[in-house]
Amino acid sequence: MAFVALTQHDNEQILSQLIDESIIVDPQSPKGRLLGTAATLFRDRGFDKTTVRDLAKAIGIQSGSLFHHYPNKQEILKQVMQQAILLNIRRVEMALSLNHTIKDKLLALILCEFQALILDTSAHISVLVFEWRALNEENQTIMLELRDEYEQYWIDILAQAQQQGMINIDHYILRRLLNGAINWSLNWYKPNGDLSLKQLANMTLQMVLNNHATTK
Amino acid sequence: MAFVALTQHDNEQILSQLIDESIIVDPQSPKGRLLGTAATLFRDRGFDKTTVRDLAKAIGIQSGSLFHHYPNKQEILKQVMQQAILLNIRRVEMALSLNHTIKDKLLALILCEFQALILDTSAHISVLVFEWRALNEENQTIMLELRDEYEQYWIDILAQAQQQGMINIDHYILRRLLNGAINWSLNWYKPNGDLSLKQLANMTLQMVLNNHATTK
Amino acid sequence: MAFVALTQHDNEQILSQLIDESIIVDPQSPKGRLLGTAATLFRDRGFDKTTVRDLAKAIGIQSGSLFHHYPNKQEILKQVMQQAILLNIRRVEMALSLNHTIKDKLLALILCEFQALILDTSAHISVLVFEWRALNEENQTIMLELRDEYEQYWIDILAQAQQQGMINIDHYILRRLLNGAINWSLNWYKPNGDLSLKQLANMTLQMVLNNHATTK
Amino acid sequence: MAFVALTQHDNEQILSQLIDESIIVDPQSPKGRLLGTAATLFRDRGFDKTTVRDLAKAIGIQSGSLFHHYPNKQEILKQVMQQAILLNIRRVEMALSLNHTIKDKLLALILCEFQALILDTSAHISVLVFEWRALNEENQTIMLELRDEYEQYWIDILAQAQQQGMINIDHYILRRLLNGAINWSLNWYKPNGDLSLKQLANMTLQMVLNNHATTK
DNA sequence: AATGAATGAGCTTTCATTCAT
DNA sequence: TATGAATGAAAGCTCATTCAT
Repeated sequence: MAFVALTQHDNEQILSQLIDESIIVDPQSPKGRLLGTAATLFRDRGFDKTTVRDLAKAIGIQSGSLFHHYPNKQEILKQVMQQAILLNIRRVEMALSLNHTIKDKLLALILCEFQALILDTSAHISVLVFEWRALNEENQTIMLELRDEYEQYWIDILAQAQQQGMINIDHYILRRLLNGAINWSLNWYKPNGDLSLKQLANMTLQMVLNNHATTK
Repeated sequence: MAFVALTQHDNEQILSQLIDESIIVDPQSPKGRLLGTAATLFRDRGFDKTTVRDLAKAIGIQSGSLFHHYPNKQEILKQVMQQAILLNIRRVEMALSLNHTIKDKLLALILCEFQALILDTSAHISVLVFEWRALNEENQTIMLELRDEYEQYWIDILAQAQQQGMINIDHYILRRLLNGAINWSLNWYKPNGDLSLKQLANMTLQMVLNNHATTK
Repeated sequence: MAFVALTQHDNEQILSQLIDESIIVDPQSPKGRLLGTAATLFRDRGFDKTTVRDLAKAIGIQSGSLFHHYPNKQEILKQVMQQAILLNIRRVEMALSLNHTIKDKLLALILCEFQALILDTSAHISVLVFEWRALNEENQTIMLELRDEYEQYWIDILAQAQQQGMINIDHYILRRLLNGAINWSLNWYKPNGDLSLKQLANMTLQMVLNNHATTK
Repeated sequence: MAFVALTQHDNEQILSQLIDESIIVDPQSPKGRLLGTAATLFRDRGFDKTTVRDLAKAIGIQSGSLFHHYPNKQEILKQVMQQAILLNIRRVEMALSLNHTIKDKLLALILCEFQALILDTSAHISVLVFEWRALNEENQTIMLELRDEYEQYWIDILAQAQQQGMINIDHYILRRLLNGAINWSLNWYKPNGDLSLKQLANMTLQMVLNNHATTK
């Protein structure tokens, strides 16, 4: 039984379902477009260096109008991050359900994480990863709870992988190392280059797997 | 033949030699202390959120006086980063010279990189890693040249490791993944916890090694 | 012949008559409620610190809808003040007609002024007294004319009191002093405390009367 | 023994002594001039309607420079008020010490209060009286303590006047009425008109005195 | 009449940098 | 070198008012 990745269609379905449940805002709606634009600017210039005037201009409104949608700049940052996590939690859940061996599930997690960073939620997730310090304490706490929910999926799978002898170092440490390795791709991976995300995910998996155990 | 790590004495010798060669400024000198303080603040609060007044206050001078030492804030950032790279290049050179097998050399590189992030140059290196975007374009170019010099040591060793079958994925990609994995430790590693840097470096090495090859 | 104060019934009659004459708006009508709410907010927070959004919210409409009732915020302020003066002129007229000695008429004026500040028109009158500077010049002129009409009643009575030797200082000055003394009660008088407004009015009268003349 | 008012020379001596004691800032110093200008603007336009740009312009500096002297606009308001109270407490102390009968002491208090409102501290005191609500809660508490200190002088003298039968209404209430009567002079008194402050103070005293008792 | 998104000028405050002393 | 007052552009945010629906 081969590894199954999320299709474009899967992703669209997850998205529209979350919009229906009012868990995330429709990226096509004014608010959604605002968040998307904000995410892009925050990723490209950083949160602090993106002024509300920059953001308003990019959206095509006046700076004062921003504050009809969100009470302050910080709230926009929070929403960008929250949307990113909520969407990716769902994606991970679905990706895990589509695969059945631990190895495939692990690959699914790795690929999902790369995709989140590089594909459509790229901007949002980049902001989550690299603008964490721009969040105020209160929002960090809120966001940490959501991240824990997401991390639990990783920890579960890695724990099982360790039990089966597929990985040979502490799975908590391994998660940290992998998290860094994957996040860092933001700094170098070129989406339109020779290397596909699937290949990259496979290489990453190969890096961590205990070869002896897996070549069986 | 066992793996040899740099001793505290080695590090001191490297430092005083670089000071003698006027390549880096003495951390005990006024300018050096300024850079050290700046590095700490930049790491802890971010470059943008550190005001020159904060910096001046931490040093114990008036904000106007800063500009007798460095023409502007950006230059301070550049110097912090430059010092970090120059020192670490030397450390890597020495660490490599002390070890002779590829595996040990690789471990040396990994350990050096962790140490740079966590130990005495922690602040400087953290700034280099996480405040890259605060550098203006001109300085990014300058700094990239220095980083390339440093990266070359990694590429050389990884290439050999690949030739010897110790690693089984493309060594350029592997370097990216490792770089991310190691840098990310800034976000979670606790220096005074149960896990020593040596252990962490060993685990990281173990993660990437092709087990079959290494269990021989 | 004893002093006669306005009864609750008198006040209601005056009010309904003024509404009939279309001189003031019914406090129960939408416009009247708007003015009452505005008066309260302006008194409690000040005109400048009361936003049209605050006002709209307190009324239960959207901020944009306010401008269907009044063309701008300034006009609302003007109306609040105007209503206050118009109503109180009528009250003073009636209170004076109910009393026949100069001393009683003076007491009636004092009591009316305290009541205006403390009882049902409290908010409107407070605004008139303490938000005067928020009125634009044009409206100040209009309002001054109305105030002069009101002041004339005071001046007439005080002039007669002076002629009769009941007061022994210039009656123009005395009006100023009394006006200040009474208005200031807004800053300290507690309606539900031990001191009734009638008592306070009597004490105020006692303060200004030439005792020799009145103890006869 | 006749009533003695503070001379110009007395006032200057009090001022320079307070400056020496670092209790108030020299009105000639940059900070003092800033406060004086602020007081004037706050009085004339109100605190909220005076922008920091207005203030800076009136002083002849850039708006940003204001914040070298005081951390925010609110602090400027607080200082204006504090200076006013501290100076006037001293003046009252001296004026009381120069007079010996209760009647003269009472006249001294009245005159001092008028002078504070009308003469050199006019702007500061006006702000204290009419911009009270612009103070934040914390500063109101601080200022209330100082005002209580000042009020105590009034209460002491009025209590004695009541004991001696010079006034015939409760002295706490009388203080409130007088405070209002005097403060209100800000709204009408013209310093260069026919009426001198001494005359006004005397008239005010006459208004409150029990004539029978005092004509003896 | 009512809505509520949008406007845009204006607000207080921040901050790297300058410069006379 | 060091000081610290001053600069002035730019930041985040507010708010009375407008207007298409």
